[in-house]
Amino acid sequence: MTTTSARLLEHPPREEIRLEQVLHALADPMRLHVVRHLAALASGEEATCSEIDLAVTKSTSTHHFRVLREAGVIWQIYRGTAKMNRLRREDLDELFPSLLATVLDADAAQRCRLSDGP
Amino acid sequence: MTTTSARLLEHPPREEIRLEQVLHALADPMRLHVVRHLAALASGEEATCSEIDLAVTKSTSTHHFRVLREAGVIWQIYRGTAKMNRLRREDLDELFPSLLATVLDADAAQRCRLSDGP
DNA sequence: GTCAAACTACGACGTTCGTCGTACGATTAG
DNA sequence: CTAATCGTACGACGAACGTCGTAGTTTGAC
Repeated sequence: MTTTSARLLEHPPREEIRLEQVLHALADPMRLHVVRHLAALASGEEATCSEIDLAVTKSTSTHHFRVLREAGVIWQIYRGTAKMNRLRREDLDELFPSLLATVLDADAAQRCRLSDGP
Repeated sequence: MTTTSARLLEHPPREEIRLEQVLHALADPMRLHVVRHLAALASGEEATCSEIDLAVTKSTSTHHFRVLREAGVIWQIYRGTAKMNRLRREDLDELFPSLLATVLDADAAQRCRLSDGP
């Protein structure tokens, strides 16, 4: 079956997204890794939880995805046995213009700096 | 005496400032309040700890200022019995261009949104 | 039906966080 | 000197965090 399935996940509506929570969600290397991965996808593309390789157990991974979802950073839906993830780019850009891009740039700059340097 | 006094405070050098720590430092309402206050000062101006009114005890206030300093967000020096605070604007802008401004804008937008709304 | 894959729920664990209060140190004003 | 001001150090506390492991549930394939 080409299921357009079922189980629901709670997402904060746009107007309930809070800057502090977003910053907190982004202030963790694991979660920043996820966001970086999702940001690299073409607009509208999705990734499963498991294809984003975090070096932790699945329970921990689930936990981090939930933090991102509850902060309003990502959107998650079930698709068969998999759970698909997308950035909530438009909501974030509307609320906090260029915040996401700036943080991702900062992250890229830092990674570059740390790997180039000694 | 017009003392140019004494006690030293540890600050991370620019190249040791980490994005995750900066985001974590900014992901707290109290600390965001401090940063907002300092950002409103003219460049080079300073504020004491006590003139930035946090609704917490002095120990807690000290704690938050230290988190900001150790993350590399602010610069602190003793001046007599007072401790002066400045944003490390140049260091942050050099490492993470426009991050600070974007976060402050996001904060302003959110405050505006939340006070206008119901 | 059975089985495997993908993710969750729940409880545990040690750590960090935000807060407080009390006691203390440094500096300046008299 | 004394006193007042400003901030610190330390210990406490409950809450939240990041991690794990085990025992599930839901789905799709056979």
